[in-house]
Amino acid sequence: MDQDLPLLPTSEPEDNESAAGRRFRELHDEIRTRISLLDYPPGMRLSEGELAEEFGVSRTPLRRVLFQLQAEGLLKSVQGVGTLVTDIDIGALYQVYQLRMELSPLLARLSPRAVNQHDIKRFKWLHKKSQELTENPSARGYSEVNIATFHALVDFTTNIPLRETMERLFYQTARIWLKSLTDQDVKRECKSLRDEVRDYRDAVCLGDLDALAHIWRAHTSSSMTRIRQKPISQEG
Amino acid sequence: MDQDLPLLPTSEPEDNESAAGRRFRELHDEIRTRISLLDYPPGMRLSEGELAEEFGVSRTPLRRVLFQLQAEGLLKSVQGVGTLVTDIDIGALYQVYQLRMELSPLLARLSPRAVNQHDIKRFKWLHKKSQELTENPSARGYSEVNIATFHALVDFTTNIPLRETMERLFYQTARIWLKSLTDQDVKRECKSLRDEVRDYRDAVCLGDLDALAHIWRAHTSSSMTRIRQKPISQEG
DNA sequence: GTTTCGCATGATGTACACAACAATCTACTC
DNA sequence: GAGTAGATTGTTGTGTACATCATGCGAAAC
Repeated sequence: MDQDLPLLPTSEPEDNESAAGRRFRELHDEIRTRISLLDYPPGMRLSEGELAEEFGVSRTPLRRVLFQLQAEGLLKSVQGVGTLVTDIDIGALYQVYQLRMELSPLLARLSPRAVNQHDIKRFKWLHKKSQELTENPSARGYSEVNIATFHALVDFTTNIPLRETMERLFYQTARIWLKSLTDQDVKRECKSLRDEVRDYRDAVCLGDLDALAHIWRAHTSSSMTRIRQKPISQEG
Repeated sequence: MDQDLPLLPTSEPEDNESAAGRRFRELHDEIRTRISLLDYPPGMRLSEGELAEEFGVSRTPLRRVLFQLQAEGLLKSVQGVGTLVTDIDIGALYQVYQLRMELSPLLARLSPRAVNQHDIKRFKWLHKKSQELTENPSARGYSEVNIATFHALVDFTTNIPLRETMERLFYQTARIWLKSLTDQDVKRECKSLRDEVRDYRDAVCLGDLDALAHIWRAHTSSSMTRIRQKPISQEG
């Protein structure tokens, strides 16, 4: 059953996607994942040349990817210095979370689709993964399940602008969460994520999207409160 | 008084903006304006080489601008063909409008700032412009006042992600409105815009941001209804 | 006359060389 | 020994030549 579902979903391909377009999307998703999983932590300096060599392309197409990630707020290029993974200050983080909390309930109101058997399987699988995570906690595993759960949630709306907006905002905040947690914190957060996914699973099994959306909102609010109470280190 | 206020505001510069960053922003805003005012109507084919020559740069920095506009949904590059100004189908238009209607009320709820004398002057000026427009209606003049009014509205929230999201969605739909209107339609729409701006002005003068936001929502809803009733030509 | 193949043309996509710039190390001066 | 100017190194930004692709025209075959 594990092999049936991809852990980290990526952007959806267009219908008539060119070879260049597909390569762009794959590189974009790959680097975004590395940033989100803290393989590239905030403050890390990337080199266009090294990345281009690793992926077997020249700097030109790679730079397009880095520009996109810069527009999404994940990178910042400085001439003569390098391409830096961005940090985020507490004020901006708060603003993003506020907006995410307002968008969550729209999941059930803007062009929602019906819950089907595949969704139930998907959330049961996510719950299983989060359960395994509590038995073997890790920051990386937490991020993987967290990201996969997010994609499973936004998949319920067919409103494309809403999905794209939520995705953009999610990736701006997803990685900040982890960087200053102790092992004890990670263990606690993994249990919290397990309970959160369990709530989602129960709502999905009932087919109640409105409940699902508001549970999501509640957990988003809870995350924001916990982050605000914890000091954020401002350097990477 | 006319010279005090710029008609078409652009993106805000960063604090430490490099020369390349400023050039990128200026080119982006310029081309986006041309698309919004239908100087580049949907379906028009642009040439990177010609644009680069016009702006006095090489294709390389210009392509970065075009990629950004492509990510915003305003352009689409096809190898061997050219860079095409996108159209939008009625379904996508409806989805964007639905989301915009949900976001409007957030203007008064997410980090709003107080109304000051400058705002009142600004909206009185916009009302004057829209009044003049009814006496000499034009599709281009309508767009200019419409865009300027939008920027005056989103200026009331200090929540940056909200502003950026609203701006992105606005420019995806702003140009569609005009392309299939007769002279009679344009005349009617200019009067409608004048009444709309008058409502905004009155709310601003009262300092009532919540009323302003919901009036905005009502007018957005009205626009969507009128668009849905009118068939959209699907070719440029 | 019709169809089809091939070439010319012009577009975007890619690679690479160089310019502009910042940080660091080094050698020289005081 | 401390400080400063200059060289060096490595980075991103820009320009340009070429590759790749789609389109349209035209000539040749039927």
